[in-house]
Amino acid sequence: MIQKINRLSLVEQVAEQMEQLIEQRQWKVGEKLPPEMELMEKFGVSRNTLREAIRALVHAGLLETRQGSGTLVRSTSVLGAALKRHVKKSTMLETLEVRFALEKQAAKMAAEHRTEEDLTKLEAIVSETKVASEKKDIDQFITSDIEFHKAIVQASGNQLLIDLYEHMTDLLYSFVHDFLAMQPSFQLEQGLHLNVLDAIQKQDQASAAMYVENDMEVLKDYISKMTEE
Amino acid sequence: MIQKINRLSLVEQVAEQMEQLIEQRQWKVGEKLPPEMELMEKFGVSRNTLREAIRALVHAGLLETRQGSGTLVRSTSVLGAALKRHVKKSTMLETLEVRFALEKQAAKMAAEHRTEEDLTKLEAIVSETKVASEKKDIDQFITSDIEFHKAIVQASGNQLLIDLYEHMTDLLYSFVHDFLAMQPSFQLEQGLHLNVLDAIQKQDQASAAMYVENDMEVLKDYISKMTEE
DNA sequence: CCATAAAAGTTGTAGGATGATTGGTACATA
DNA sequence: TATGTACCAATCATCCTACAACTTTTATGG
Repeated sequence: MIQKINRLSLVEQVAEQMEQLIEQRQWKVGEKLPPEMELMEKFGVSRNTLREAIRALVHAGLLETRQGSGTLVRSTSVLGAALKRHVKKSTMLETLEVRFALEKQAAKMAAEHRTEEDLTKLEAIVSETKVASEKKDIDQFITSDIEFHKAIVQASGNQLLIDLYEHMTDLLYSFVHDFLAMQPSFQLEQGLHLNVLDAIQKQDQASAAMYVENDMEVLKDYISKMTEE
Repeated sequence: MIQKINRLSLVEQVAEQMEQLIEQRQWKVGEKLPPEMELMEKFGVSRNTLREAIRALVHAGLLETRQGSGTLVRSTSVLGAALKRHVKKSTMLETLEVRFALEKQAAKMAAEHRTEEDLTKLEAIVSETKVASEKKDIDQFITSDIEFHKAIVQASGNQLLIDLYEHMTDLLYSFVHDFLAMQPSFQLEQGLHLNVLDAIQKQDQASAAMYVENDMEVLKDYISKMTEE
């Protein structure tokens, strides 16, 4: 078997290392990187080489440079940035449809594969949501709600699915926030949570998928009502 | 109205122009770009600036540089390249699961929204597949089969869904090719096609989704059999 | 204390020099 | 002819220095 020779350029080597530092959270989002001079010495490359690596990550959406100020971490994922640019051209509805397709599949798989750990986490989030609901703490309620959906997807065990879903959710965050804040009552949402959790506990794939689908219909109606006005 | 000054860096301006040239196919995939010297003059920037722009697109997967030879266009889509790197870390099964989640949603939406044009196209592909099957032209059969699946997704009308699906399909191309080539008989596949097409014609969303799901099960079984060996 | 100016720190852009790799050409040899 | 070698030209890779532009911090004068 002939293997292709892998001769990585210095720029690519530096970029790769920086990507890892970001992914491993050693360079945290929002944090400033050391100045170019320092990085040059640390990586042992010239300014040009270093700058080309930085520029590559800037273009990919991981970093952001500010002339005169510095370079900071903007995102931890290339896929997220690529999706973001793509999603900008799409409508909210299109994005939601894809997100729900992913969540529905995830719910089915979660019902099949969920571990005790997954269940514990889901239950914790549900009770958290309940508390927030009783306290009328809207922000906390919304945060918990989003966490619940993410937890379902995480229970699917499919990492690609998880990544895509989380990135799309992040992109839709402000929209979902507004939607939930506008809900007249929290009861509906809580009902959904209990139903889905129940189906996942019982490993009932069909029901899990169905409840998620019902949720989608509610959102779709909301959107069409909103666009009519 | 005061407008925020858009001070895009030279590098970003050059990168953006090059992306457009690629997207508009003025620079075609596989083609070599003019050498750096020439591009410097055309864009009116220094070598460093030009190289940073090129490097950004190289990292994004759109270009490829070969020392001593030149720079050539490698892909037309950022999303495709980002997915590709991500998918490398995922298993085939994970990728297929996501792809099917998208296709299932697409089938439902296609059943709802399909136009006469969509139906005509689907029918044409089905008969194309039939001819290939009778002629025992495996390559043509596989091509048609993939076209059929893509056409279903296209009939959904959701551009984000279409893009994601097509990129994932491209990534899985060799796998799908091998799978189909290994199928003992073509009848099964053709049955699926007719069933799905029928459901979409009748605008029966549930059936359309169901038939797609059946297809997924067949593939899953094949994979688990393959991984056991 | 505050406003302003100066200074220092940092990224942006330019231009030049050298090294490394590739592709092609000419030529000698068997 | 076929093959291998040496050489040359084109091209990208890397490094270096210098200066411009912008931001942040510090110093200064009232």
